[in-house]
Amino acid sequence: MPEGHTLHRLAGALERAFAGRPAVVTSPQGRFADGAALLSGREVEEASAYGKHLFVRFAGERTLNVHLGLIGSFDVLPHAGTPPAPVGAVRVRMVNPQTYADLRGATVVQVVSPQEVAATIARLGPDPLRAGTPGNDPQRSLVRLARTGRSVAECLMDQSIIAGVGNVYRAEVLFRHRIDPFVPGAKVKPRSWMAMWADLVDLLPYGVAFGQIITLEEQLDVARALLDGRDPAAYDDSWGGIMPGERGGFVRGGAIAPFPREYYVYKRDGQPCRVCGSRVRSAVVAGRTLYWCGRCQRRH
DNA sequence: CTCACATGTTAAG
DNA sequence: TTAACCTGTGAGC
Repeated sequence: MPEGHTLHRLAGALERAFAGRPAVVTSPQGRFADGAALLSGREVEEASAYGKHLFVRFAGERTLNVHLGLIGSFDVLPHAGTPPAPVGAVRVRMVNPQTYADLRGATVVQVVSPQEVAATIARLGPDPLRAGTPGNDPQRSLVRLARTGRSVAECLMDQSIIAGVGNVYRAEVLFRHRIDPFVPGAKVKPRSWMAMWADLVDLLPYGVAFGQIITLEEQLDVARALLDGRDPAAYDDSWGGIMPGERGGFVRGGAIAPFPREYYVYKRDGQPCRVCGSRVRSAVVAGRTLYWCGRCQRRH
């Protein structure tokens, strides 16, 4: 389930659970034993995310860099005294007196230096979840977009152009702006691209706050009401957000109000477009399935 | 139970 | 363009 919102949410959970104290780091599965030994016992200084990269900085200039890939997961859970025995292939386990975190299935798990962290970040385009901070000016993505013949759908998935967008947000944001996915980047109106950027800046924090991708306008209305005026970007679970691992649920005052996984076009091929009723289409583009409405998203 | 497939990326051909 | 990697899930038998 990892697009950028997942990693930023995870960084927040790790930060709240582990920062400022030492953590015991192990590799129950064994494949990260050396890396774990380099980190174990050190204080966790900070957890952060850039695009789909996660960085957990430990004392002594050693940072755990994780990329979940398509199927990775990093569960952050409370324990009462002793964490349970690992289930499945747990590549990395972090433990402190209250919390344990299990990493499985990630494609990148490595201990890196501050220079390597900087180099990884330098390869990424601006991240809508870091809008307004240095290095995250959307103008930088626009410059890249404006001089490529590759389709706008490909550009949205190119992490060096814009960081954190994945296959779901791509399809959904293109639909929300009625943009033809196959239009070359250079032919996209700058205003359209900036509008998509602004939309992602608005949408992604709801993904972070609720732990799921929310793009339907009616669901966003509910999400905003549940946040009751709070800024989703300031998410922290002290107000009753869901715990990582509770995938898709929203807990408040004991009630769970999960959002059904519904989208405008993602995974809806063959079904009628929610706006115009025309059949939603799909095609494999650069190895990923793209979904769009051929009528709503004609031209741009 | 088995099997395709998944919100990702890289490297080989 | 395709295969490979890593794990969980849900559809179908």
